[in-house]
Amino acid sequence: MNETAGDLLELLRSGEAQTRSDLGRITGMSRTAVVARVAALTDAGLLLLGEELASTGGRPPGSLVFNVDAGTVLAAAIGRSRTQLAAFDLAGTELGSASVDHEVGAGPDEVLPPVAAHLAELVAAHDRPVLGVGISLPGTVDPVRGVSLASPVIAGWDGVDLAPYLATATDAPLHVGNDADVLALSERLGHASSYDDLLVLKASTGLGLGIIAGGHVVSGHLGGAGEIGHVPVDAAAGRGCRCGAVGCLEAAAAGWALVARCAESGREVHHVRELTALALAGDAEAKALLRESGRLVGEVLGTAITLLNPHAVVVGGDMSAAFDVYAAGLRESIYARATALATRDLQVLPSTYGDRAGLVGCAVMALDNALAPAAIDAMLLERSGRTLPT
Amino acid sequence: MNETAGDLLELLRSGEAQTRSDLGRITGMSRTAVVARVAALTDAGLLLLGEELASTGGRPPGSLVFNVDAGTVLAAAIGRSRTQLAAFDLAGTELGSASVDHEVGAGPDEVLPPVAAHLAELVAAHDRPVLGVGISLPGTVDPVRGVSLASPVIAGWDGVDLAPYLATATDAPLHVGNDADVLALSERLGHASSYDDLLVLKASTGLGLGIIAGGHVVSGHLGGAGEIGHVPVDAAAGRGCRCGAVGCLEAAAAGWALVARCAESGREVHHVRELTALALAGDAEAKALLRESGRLVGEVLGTAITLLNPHAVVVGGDMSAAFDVYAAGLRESIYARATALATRDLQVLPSTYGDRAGLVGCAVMALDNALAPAAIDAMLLERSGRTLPT
DNA sequence: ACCACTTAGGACTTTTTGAGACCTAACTAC
DNA sequence: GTAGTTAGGTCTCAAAAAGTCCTAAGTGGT
Repeated sequence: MNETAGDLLELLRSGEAQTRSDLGRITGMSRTAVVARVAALTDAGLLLLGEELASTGGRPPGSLVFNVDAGTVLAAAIGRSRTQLAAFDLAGTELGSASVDHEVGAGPDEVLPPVAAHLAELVAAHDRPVLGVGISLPGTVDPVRGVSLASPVIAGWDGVDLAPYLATATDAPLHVGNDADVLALSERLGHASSYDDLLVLKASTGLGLGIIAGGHVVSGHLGGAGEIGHVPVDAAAGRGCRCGAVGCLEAAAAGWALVARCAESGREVHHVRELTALALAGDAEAKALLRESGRLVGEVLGTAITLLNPHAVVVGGDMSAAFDVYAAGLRESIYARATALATRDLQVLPSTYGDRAGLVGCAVMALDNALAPAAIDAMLLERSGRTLPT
Repeated sequence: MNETAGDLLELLRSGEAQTRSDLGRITGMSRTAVVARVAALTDAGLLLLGEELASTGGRPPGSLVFNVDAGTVLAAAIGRSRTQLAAFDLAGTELGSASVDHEVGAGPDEVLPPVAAHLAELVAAHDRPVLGVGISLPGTVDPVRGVSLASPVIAGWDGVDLAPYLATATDAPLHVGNDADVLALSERLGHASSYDDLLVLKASTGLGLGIIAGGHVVSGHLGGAGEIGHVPVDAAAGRGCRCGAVGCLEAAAAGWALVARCAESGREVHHVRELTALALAGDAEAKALLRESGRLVGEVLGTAITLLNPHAVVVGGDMSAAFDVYAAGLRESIYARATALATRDLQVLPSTYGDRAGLVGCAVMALDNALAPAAIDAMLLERSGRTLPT
C-alpha cells in the first residue's frame, strides 16, 4: 500500500502488471489512487495507453505500456585503445553509435574531448531528453565519489573527475563503473536477466570479474572487487605481471600474456582478437592457448564459485569470440574444483551482447538510475512544480 | 518524504535521530505528520519519551528512545554436539539463556523437542511478546524455502521444516540461517557494525565463511555460498575430506583435521577447544598447528579478498579463542597473496561475541526481520485494525 | 438471440491525512 | 530583564485516497 508513481511504473516495466486493474490488485491500493498515478505518468509522457487486451470474462482492459521513446541514455565504454559510444532508448535498444580510436595509454585530455563531441552528435541526432550517461573505465572506480577512479593499470586517470569533460554534451546525471561490473550489468537485459547471482568474466587483454550477488553488483570496500587477474596461481609462478607483482593469473592467462607467448614462439600476433580469429579458423596453437587460459582462469573461478554459489558464469570480452574453446577450458577446471552443490545448477554462458556488451551495460547502469522509482517521482514532482507557478 | 512510522523508528534506532525535530529535518515531513507517527509508535509501546536533552539555544527537545523491552526475540544456535539458546531484548542484549547437549549426528527428532521446551521456558520467564525466532544450523540453508536445508555434512536434517517442532514454544516468525552467515550477522552489533563489506570466518571443527557484501549477506543461488572448507588446496592434496572429496582445505586446516593429526602423533586431544586451550597455555605444537591452519585458510581467504575487497576479516568459531596465533597465520598468507588495493584498508579482527556470537547472530537475524519498517508498519496496522472493530 | 454475470474503469462523495499558520513553552545570550 | 531561538502542541484547510455508484464492454448459458 502507498506505492508511488515510480513504483507503479516499475511494475509495468517489469511486466508484473499490464493494466490499471493489475496495479490495484498487486499494490492493494484503491483504483482512485492508481488512476491518479497513471494519469501523472501518461501526462509526463512516460506511459502510453496501448490496445485493448483480451477479455478474461468481462470488459477487456486497456493496456498500459511504458514509452521507451520518452527519452534516451548515453553510453560510453572507454577501452585501452578504443572507446565505443551509443545512445539507447529507455528499453535498452540502440538508437545510434560511434567509435573513437586512441593511443594505448592516452590520458583523459586526449580521450575525452572527442568522446564528448560524438556524444553531443548522438544527442542532436535524436531529439529526446537525455536521462543519464553511463561510462565504463578499464580500472577501479571509487564507489563513494562515484565519478573518479584510482587504477593501477591505466595511468593518467587517477582521481579524474569526468563530469567537466562531458558538460558540453549534456548535463544529465553521470554514472561511472568498472568495465567488468558494467559487463555484468548488461546481462540484466540479456540471457541471464533472471539470475540474481552471477559471475561475469571479462577475458580480453586483461582479466576482470563482475560479481552480482543477490541482484546487486559487488564492488567492495574501495571499489576493488573483481580483480581476478591478480590472484596468484602456481601456473604463473615466476612470471612478472604488468601490475608489478609476480605470479598473477594475468601473467599466465590474460590476453597480453598469450600475445607475448605467441611473439616468443615467433608468431605475428599483436592482439587477442587476432588470436580468437585464428582459433575460429581452426589454428591448433591458438585454440590450445585459449583453452589453457580458460583452464587457468577456471581454477580461480572454481574457488569463487564454491564461495559465492552463482547461478551462472557469463564470459565476455574479446576472448568470448571463441567461446566454445574458451568455455571448454573453463568448464574443465570449474567442475573439477568447485563443490557439487555449487555446480549442480551452474551454467557457463557467453555474454549476450558480444563486443557491444560493455556499451549495453553502461546503458543499463544509466537506466537503472534514471528509471528508479525515486528518480521517476522526482521527475514528476519537478514537472508539476515547474508548470504550476508559470 | 512520506516515510512511514517504521522508517522513523529505524532512524531513531540507528541513532540518526533522537527527537521529533530531528525526524522532521531528516525526512522533510511536516511536524504534524511526524507527531502522528510518533504517537502511533508510543501508543504501541515501541517508543518511550525519554528525558529532556541539552538545549541547543532554545527549548530543550524531549528525547525519543526505542523501547528495547517492548518484546523479545529467541535465538537457537544448533551445533553438532550442542545447541545454545537465549532470549534477547530488542537491542540484542541477552535476557536469559540455556544450553542443550546432544549426540553428534543426532537428528531433528532428538535435538528439537528439548530445544522447544527450553525456548518455551525462556518465553515464560520474560513476559514479553515474542517478535521472532532465529535459528542457525551447521549446514546449507535453502534461501527460497527459508525453513529447510540440504546439508552434505549433517545427516538426517535434509529438507526438514523446523516450524512444527517449535510450534509449542511460540508462533512467532521463524528465520533459519547458516551458522557462518549468522556469525557474520552478529558483527552488525559488534566491532564491525559500520562495515558493509565483510568476510567472517567460522573456524571450528569445520570451516565456514559468512560473506557480507554491500551490507547484505551473500547466500548464493542455492544457499551454498561460503563453503570455504571445500575449496581444493595443494597442502591437502591426497587427503580425504569428510565431504567425500579429496584435497579440500578442511582436510588440512579444519578443527577435525587438526585433532586427527594430534591423534596420529599420539596426543590426547578430542576437540579443537582442547587445542586452543593448549595453545593459550603455551604449547608449541598446538600453536604451530593453529598457525599453520590460519596460513592455509589465509591462502584461500587471500583470493576471496582480492575478488571481494572486504573492509575486514572477522574470525569466529572455536579457533578464535587463540586469535593471536591464528590471525598471525592468516595475516601471513593474506598479505602475501591479496592485491595491494584489497589489503590497503583491511583489518583482521576477532569475533566480537566470542563463543556466543552465533547466538547473537540468530538474534540479529530475527531482529532485522521483526524491526524492519514494513514489519513495524504491519504491526501498527494490525493493532489499530484490531482495536477499532472490537 | 437474449439475459445474467463478470471485469474494466469513469465520476462523485466521504473520510483521512498532512501541510501550514499560529500559539505557548523553555531555554540561551546579551 | 528582554530578545532571540528551538521545541512542540493545536487548529484549519486543502489534497489525497478509499468507498460508492454508475456505465461500458465483454463472456457464457439457455
